[in-house]
Amino acid sequence: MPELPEVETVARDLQRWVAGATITDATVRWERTIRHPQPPERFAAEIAGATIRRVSRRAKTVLLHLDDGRVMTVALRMTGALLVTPADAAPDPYVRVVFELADGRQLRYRDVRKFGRIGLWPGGGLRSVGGGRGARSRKVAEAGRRYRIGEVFSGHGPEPLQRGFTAARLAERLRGRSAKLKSLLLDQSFIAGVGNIYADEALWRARLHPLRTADTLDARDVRRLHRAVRQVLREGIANRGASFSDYVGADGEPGENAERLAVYRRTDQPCYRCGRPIRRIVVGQRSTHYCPHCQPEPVASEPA
DNA sequence: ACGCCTACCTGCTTGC
DNA sequence: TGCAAGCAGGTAGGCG
Repeated sequence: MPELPEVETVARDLQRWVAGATITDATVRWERTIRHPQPPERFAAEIAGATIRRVSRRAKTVLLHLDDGRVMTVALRMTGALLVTPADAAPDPYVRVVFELADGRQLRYRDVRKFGRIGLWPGGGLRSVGGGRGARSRKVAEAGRRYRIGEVFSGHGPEPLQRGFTAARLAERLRGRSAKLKSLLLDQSFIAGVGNIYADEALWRARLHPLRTADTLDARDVRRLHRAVRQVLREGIANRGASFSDYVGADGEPGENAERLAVYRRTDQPCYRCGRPIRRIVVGQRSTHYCPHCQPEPVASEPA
C-alpha cells in the first residue's frame, strides 16, 4: 500500500505526536507481525520502558529511534497503518500490535492483510543508514555484518529525494540494464520507495512507455525520468499521500493525492495532456497505466 | 540479471 | 440475491 510519500507522511506525523513518548507496554495480537530477529513472545518485554526519541523513514519503512539507541522498524507493506489514538478509542479487530504510551494514548499498528512487519534492532547499526551519503553503502554493509540490519536495508537502492540522487547517478544505474522501466522503478534495489502508483505517474510525466527498456533511453529521457520521479514523490508528500482502500496518515485521515493522479486507476478516462483514453496493461504481474499517445510504444531501433 | 511463479492475508468489486 | 473469481498500493524466496 503505502509508498514513499505515504510512509513519509506517517513518519512526519509520528515525529510530531509521539517523539518523546514512553512506551509502557505492548500487546502483540498477531505474532507474525513481529519479524526476526526479535522473538514475538519477548517483544513486549523488550520494548517496554523505551522512549521514542525520533521518527524517520528509509525506503518504505518507518524508523522509530529509541532513546537507548535501538531502532524499531515498521514496514507497512500493503495495508499497514500506524495510528495514535486516545486510550478509550473504539476497539478495532485489525489492530495487530498495541503500544501503550505513558501519557495514556495508544500507538496502534493496524494491518488488514497482515503483510507488514515490525522489527526491533540493536543500537548503532542504523545510524549510518538514515542520512549519510558517499561512503554510505560500505557503512551499511558493515552494519549488516555486525547487526544483521543488512537484512532490512542493505539491499535497497538510493533514496530518490536525497541530494545525492542526481540525473547522472540515475543514468549510471540505468547503464547496461535491459529491464523494462516499469519493473526497474518497482525494484527496491534500484531505487528505494517507488511503488506501483508513483511508477506509473512518473513514467507518464516523463512521457516514457512502461515497456521501454533502460538501455533505450538517451540522456534527455533520463533527465526527464529523474525529474519526474522526484516531482511525483514530492507532490505526493505535499498532499499527504494518495489514499485508496486502506492508507491513512497517523491521524487516521486519508491523503489527498489520489484525486491528483494522472494515470493510476484512470483506465479509459481521458489523458490530462492529450485527451485520449488511458490504457491499462499488466507488466511484471502489476497493473500498469499509461497514455498510448503521450508515451509511445517502444520500437526496436531507439537511440542507445 | 531477469522474468516468472508462489506465498503471505483479507476484503471489496465485478460478473454471471 | 448469491456466489465465485478477480483484484488490491509490497516483498521474499525459488526456479530456469
